[in-house]
Amino acid sequence: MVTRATRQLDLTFLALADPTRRAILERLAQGEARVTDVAQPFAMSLNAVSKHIRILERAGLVCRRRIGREHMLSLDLAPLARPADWIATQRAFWTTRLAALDRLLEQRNPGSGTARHPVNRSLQKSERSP
Amino acid sequence: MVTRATRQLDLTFLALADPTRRAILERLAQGEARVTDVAQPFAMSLNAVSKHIRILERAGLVCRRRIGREHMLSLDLAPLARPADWIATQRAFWTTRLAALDRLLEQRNPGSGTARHPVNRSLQKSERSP
DNA sequence: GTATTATTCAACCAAAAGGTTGAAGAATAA
DNA sequence: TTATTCTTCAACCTTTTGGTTGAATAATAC
Repeated sequence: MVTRATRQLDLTFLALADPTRRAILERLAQGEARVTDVAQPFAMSLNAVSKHIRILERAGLVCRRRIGREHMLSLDLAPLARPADWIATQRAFWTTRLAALDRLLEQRNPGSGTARHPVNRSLQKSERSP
Repeated sequence: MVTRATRQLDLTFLALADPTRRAILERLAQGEARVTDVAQPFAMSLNAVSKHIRILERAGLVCRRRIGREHMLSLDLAPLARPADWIATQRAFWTTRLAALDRLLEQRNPGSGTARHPVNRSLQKSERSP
């Protein structure tokens, strides 16, 4: 069963899995730009950037409007809602479960901080803002 | 400049860009499981699932603990913090900018709701970069 | 008109993803 | 010991990524 929603998640996550494409999105957050403008900062051919843009369009994150020979690109970050939801849901489930595990460990081994699940410790450690 | 943080974002987004791997994460949210258990629901070979697991491990989302011949897999969703942050930041910038644009349009064209954000790209032309 | 600019299309390449099968390793069961 | 179980390793295959170059297309500038 390969639903459309699933496919959309695939395409969006995949579109975000490349630094050039993320940089393009960040650039377009400042306003519309032509393909040439978007490609200018990158040390690669215009064609390569053009392909990245197509992948972003496929995910619905970038829209194109032709004005004469120029193609104006603009951002549509609405498709990010679903990946954001998926991540938030997973993290919510996970942290809930870890909290339950901690309660269980505390019950069996009261007052000792050392019995904390290692994964829980890693959570507390790496969820600080960089 | 290919920083470690950037590479980590790449690997995490890529790990999430496949329905099988997302299903594996959802399965592991219910608790530890062996490779065979994780592979059981999927209509593909055990080897294929094993490869998916390696990609999840590469992103740091899955940890492995060997007990004899069994490999117990567990979840670590801490690495999801950065992708979540990236998405949230982008969306925040974007919606802020759309709101500012709406204020501008309202100023120029008071009382008219017809030019609101998803459709107002034609008016963003004036914001072209040099 | 011709030349220049903006962009894609087409072909090619190397590397990675996503899958298969068959064998090997290592721990358990008989 | 021998057989079975759990898992990876090693090839191999096909498709997709991510990049290149060279041409084609289309609009603007001269």
